[in-house]
Amino acid sequence: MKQELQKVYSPKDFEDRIYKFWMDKEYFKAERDCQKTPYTIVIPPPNITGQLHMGHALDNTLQDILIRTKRMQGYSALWLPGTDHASIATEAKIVEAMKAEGLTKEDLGREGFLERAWKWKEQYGGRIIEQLKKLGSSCDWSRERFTLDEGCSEAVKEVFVKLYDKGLIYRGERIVNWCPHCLTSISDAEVEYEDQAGHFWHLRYPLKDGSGYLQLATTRPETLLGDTAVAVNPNDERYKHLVGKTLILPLVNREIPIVADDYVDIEFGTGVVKITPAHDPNDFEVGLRHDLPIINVMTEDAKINELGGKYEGMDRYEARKAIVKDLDEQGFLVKIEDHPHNVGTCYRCGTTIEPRVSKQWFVKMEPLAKPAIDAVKNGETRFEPQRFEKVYFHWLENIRDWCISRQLWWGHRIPAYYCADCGEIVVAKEAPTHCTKCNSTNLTQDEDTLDTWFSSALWPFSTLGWPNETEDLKYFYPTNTLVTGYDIIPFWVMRMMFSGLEQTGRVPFDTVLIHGLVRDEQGRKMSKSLGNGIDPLEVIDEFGADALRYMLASGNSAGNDLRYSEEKVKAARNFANKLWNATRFIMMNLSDEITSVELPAELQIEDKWVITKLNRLVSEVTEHINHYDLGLAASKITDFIWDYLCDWYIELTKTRISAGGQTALDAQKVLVFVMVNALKLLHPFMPFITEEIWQAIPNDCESVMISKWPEYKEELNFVQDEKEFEKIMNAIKGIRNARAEKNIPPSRKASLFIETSSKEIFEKCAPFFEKLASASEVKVSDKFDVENSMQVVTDSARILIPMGDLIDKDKELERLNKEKEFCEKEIKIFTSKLSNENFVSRAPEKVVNAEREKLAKVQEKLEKVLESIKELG
RNA sequence: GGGAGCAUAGCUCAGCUGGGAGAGCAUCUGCCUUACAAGCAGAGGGUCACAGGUUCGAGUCCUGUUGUUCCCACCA
Repeated sequence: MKQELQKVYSPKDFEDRIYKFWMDKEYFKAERDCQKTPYTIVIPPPNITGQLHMGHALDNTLQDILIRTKRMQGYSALWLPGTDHASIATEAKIVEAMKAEGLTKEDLGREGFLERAWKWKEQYGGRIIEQLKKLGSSCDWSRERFTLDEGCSEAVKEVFVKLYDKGLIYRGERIVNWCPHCLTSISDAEVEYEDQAGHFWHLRYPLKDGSGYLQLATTRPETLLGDTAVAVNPNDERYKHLVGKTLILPLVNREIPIVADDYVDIEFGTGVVKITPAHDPNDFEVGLRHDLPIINVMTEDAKINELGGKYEGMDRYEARKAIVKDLDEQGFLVKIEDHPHNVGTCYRCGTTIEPRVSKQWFVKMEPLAKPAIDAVKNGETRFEPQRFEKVYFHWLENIRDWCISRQLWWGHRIPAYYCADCGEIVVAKEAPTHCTKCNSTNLTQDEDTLDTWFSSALWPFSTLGWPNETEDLKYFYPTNTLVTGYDIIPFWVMRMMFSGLEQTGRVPFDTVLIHGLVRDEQGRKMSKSLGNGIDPLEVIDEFGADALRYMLASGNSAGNDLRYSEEKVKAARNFANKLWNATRFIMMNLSDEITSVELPAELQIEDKWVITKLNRLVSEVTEHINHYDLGLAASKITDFIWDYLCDWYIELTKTRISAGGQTALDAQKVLVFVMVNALKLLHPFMPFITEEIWQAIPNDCESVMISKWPEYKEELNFVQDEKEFEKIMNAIKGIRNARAEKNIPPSRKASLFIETSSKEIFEKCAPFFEKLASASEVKVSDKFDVENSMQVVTDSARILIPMGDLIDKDKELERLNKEKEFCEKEIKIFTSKLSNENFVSRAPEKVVNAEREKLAKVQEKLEKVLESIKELG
């Protein structure tokens, strides 16, 4: 697909076309190739409810950079994509949509609801996939998976049954985090705590024998309805005599005992705690220890139930008001204090969690956590940056059993069957026809589904065919790099780790690359409620996917948050534009003879200079990417293309190209060579523009994305020439500097008299001074005598520029004296350093030599400056 | 209450295993130099939060302090 470059860089005009080209060529498809080393990334599956946001854009840009690099480096690189059914999020969305039609889940029934949900998935589930394509993601779409597809469901059942048989999954009546809005239990990780302004209600509970009151405080007076005891610390002298006595619960008039339990902090408040086992996790534990009754006074949507007497039907906050009012009227309320406290909320809907006792399924975590901790401790899997291992360890070391059942329909239904006759629980992958204990055929499946993260936990291997020993699984598993945000470590990374180890005996990936959050320009988290989110698709539309990707990848380091700003996107776009125009320059001047990528037989010094820079860039970029320093790699590439290639080398070739002949041809060859290699290095970061350009210039492969990653070559390392040429560059810079200080416009050319000991190279490079330093003529010699001249001094040359009327001798002297002082200062620093015995003997030789070299250079310069001063004065 | 990150130019941030402080944007000056004004050539601007320490040498390593952000935690 040969493409001519348009005059103006307009990414909109080609990004979609390029993506289609890649798809048609099936470049994303990973082949199992025993000649190649596999490199695998599994995508963090976005929710089917999701729309691409900046977090996705960042996450997927990083993955795409890695996978494209590895692909070019010759790995069999698989980026396995897919989506997550997101049980709770999706179900909530569908329920909401049904509400608009006046329908409830119950109206449709389970079957009807699921039918509707699948339809919804068909309709919207692919949306985010299309958006990922806009970003340029080179996923192997032929392997796309869905957490609720047949294979993943198979894996889920397999794991559930295996863990159950091992005793690692159990069912029990426990207090769980309950969301009264989503009407389901959620896991500890799914609870978000937030500080809320609350109150302390100080109450007094009368002793049954009428001998007085016990005073206590609560933040949730409505739970009083479910109190079944009051607890004090066994060592609390104030209350020792009361332990075992009975209180009358106000309003309810239930008789409740005073129990002693270590849980109570003597120092805190009055040292008396009311115990509501059904509505507080700690109270639940106390209740278990003292065999207290559990009185659940709330419905599943957090209203007071029939056990709440006159408060029945009130929502928990209404009930709170009513109860406080009644307590006050009846003299049980002592006082109310302001009290900020930490309230658990549902991470999906933000509703305050209501702890609730119910029968749920749990995964026993301790035996699973241990190997997952060890695998990171012994380095089988490592986090990048490493500090996130602490977060990981902290979670696993303090983990509690994982509540995996959800009172939802959209998800993997729990493969447990209850016998109506004998009560036996049969857990099996396929629905059993009869009870294994009593042979009854009267079996019903558990109504609940599994936590959505239960299936995500299996993602790295379920997507490759597990539990079947597929060829893909053998070849691509374990995967290599997992890329995700630090906020997902407890939900997902940790669970993939222990699941992978338990089910496959191996860690699911060797590296976890952690990135931060994308914040808005003011540093705030992008959120729906703030409405400060930036839509990546709009950014792509305006500036191009390459600019967005480049902005996300550069100027940022692993694990740290990143601030979005349009200025940064513009800067990235400008860089793309620069590259675009550089290519246009090359193409405009490209001879038809040049159709391949090869260096000319003879290289000029400036060729060697740029090739050396490129060669060094190759090793630096490769190294940085290997270390996941993608931001560093990106800025190195920018620096090379913008500074070395565009601002210097292209300018240098202009005189040669306009001169024509062999030297012009050679320059074109070098330009093509440098550009082709720079495109390769840049391609993972800016895939579209590099491909578009690639197709327009001579190249060595039908697509840059499958071309061979450049390698450092010692024979292209012309260090000496590089140094020599930098003498010329320094002279040019010096002249520009001096002219700029005097505001001499470039149009006003001047003769240059260059005094130098490196005559040969300055003579050879004389034409460059005409183009780059506004010289009208250049003379090189050991010594000149020029009246009324500016004196530009570098370490290798003294340049005299006769500017006649523009020269003010005094000012020139002043400037030279400043230079002199500067040189002397430097000499002092270097000399003192080098005369320090300790430095010379202890610092590495390389460093010492470098210092010596610097000293020599400044000394040379100083001599020349002094000479100039002498002449002027 | 524990743990972690951050503190570098006016702003946004880089700075790998310690070897003379960097980029982009902004500011100022001069340029339409036939690839690019989304550009070119220059300039100014920093006690690298503070205080100690290790070292020949510290933005970089160690300790403490301050400020700030985040994560975790059952104080009713």
